[in-house]
Amino acid sequence: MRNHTSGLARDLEVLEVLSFAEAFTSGGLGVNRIAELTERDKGQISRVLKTLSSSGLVDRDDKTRRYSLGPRLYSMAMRTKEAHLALLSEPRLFELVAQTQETAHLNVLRGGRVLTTKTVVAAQALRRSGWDGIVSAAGSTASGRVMLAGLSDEEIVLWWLEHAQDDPLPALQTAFTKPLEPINRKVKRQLPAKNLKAFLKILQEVRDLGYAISDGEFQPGIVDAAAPVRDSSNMIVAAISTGVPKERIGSQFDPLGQLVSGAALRFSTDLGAPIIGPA
Amino acid sequence: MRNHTSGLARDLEVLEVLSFAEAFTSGGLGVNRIAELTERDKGQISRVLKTLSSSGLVDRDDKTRRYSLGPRLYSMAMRTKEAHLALLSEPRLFELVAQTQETAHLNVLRGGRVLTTKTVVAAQALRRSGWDGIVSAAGSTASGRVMLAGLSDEEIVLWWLEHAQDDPLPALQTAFTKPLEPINRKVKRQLPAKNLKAFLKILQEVRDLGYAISDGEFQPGIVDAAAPVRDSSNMIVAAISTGVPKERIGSQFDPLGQLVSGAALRFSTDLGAPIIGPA
DNA sequence: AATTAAGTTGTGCATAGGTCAACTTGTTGT
DNA sequence: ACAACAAGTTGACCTATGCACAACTTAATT
Repeated sequence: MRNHTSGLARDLEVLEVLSFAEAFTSGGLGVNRIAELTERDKGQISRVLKTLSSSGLVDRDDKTRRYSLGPRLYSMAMRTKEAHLALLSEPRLFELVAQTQETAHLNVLRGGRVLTTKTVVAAQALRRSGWDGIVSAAGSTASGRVMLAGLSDEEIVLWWLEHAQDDPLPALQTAFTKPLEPINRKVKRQLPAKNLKAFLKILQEVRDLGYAISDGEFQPGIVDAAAPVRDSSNMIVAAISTGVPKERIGSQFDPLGQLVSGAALRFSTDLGAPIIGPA
Repeated sequence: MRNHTSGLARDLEVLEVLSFAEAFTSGGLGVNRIAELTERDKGQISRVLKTLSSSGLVDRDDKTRRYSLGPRLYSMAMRTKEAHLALLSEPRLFELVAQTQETAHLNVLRGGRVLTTKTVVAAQALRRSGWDGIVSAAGSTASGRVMLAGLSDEEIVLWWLEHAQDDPLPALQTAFTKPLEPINRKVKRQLPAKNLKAFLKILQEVRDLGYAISDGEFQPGIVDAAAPVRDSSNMIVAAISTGVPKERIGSQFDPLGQLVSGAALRFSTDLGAPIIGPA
């Protein structure tokens, strides 16, 4: 059998490139640059961009002739499950922020990665642009572990086989080089666990606790706590997490874990989860 | 010249279909249904969906074999200009909601349409799922008019020629029939204005006022007020709007207009707009 | 104004995708 | 439980589509 949709796959790389570019450049990219990054002919890229922008998925600045991600993307994204959850989570995240005075997140597990869908920053924190839309390796974050802990051991084994070897972050970033390199390297060092057995043991501990703690794993000096969010069918659909500077809580993890668990539990009941507590 | 990217364009229709489906169905669509809606071969659709889901743009439920919009879409969308603006606007929208006790929106103008990027619902209002990501015909909303009023008359003429005949909403929706039909028809009745001259006159009034009012045009019984948001180069990049039930304010539009203008002005200075006021 | 770079359009040729059908897997009803 | 049917995936032939390369057009820089 031949490929049959490699054309589409190639064209979608254009979106990938623009997605990364958005983080490191401003004003978008030109046809030539995109052609370089995707290793394709500039003529063809010109045409591809024309169709993509006529569909609104990319935005063309007629003055500078540069392209960036388009508004249609936004309007589609707001219809995804992720967006729906993010919207509903707002009040509970605000509550949590009020309690901890720290920034709180809603995360979902997608494949081998954790996607942050909603961030509520603490008032005191200098207004930073948030982590929304950022992906991280699942095994090395508290959120990832707490969501995986909700699966049965057999499912975890399947997950491990499929995703443990995933790149922590997509590779394309190297093209945008220096500004990102250090972050990338940092994440790469943090493998979920040496091996499957150790990983299962860690997840069992998480199950017993009801929340997961990550001591400086994701950002150095920051302790993350995460608890699972369940929907009406009692499936884990997301995790609420919050990060606190190490010096503020020392090794007193439990109070933080309880706060996060409480927020996650309230949000779960919002979603209609059975109130029996962790299954 | 031949087409050269009609394949891509056709494949993107799959995303369009899923985007609409998201609003009217739950659990996504199957291969056959998508093939019907796009009038393509089911085999081909099967393959297209495989590539789309391997890129994360669509999500496949392995149990039901149904497809819906995927998480990658969300993570890309959070990097768009629209998302950035939406994030920054939050505090100002909250302020406005506190003042009016009504739901407030941030909207941007994209082509002939207005896209709602951020909604903050009033606490008293029963928690509804918001309008984020919804598009509307630009000429018939207060937000659309206030953003167009920021253009020069020549630019408005160009806009009119290009977009006045746009369908108020994309056509695909007919496939999802009944639940949507009435809304669609309602919007269609509301043409921006009979002709260009009348439209220019309306926009001149908006300029003089500094804000735009829409009396029941968008939703019957709701008065919308909108004011322009400018960025550091003094360009209009968005509009803040709020809708109030007619019976609450009668025809006393001005206080509402002033509140919305105030919020928009504060947000504009957040963005670094010159403080000279409307240009 | 001249030079160079960036973007768009044209065309022959090979390949990716359309068509149609066989096959596989899942669902429903008796 | 099995048959009957529907939904989804894979296969193969053939042509329309997109690629490569180049000519051309438009914008930026000196």
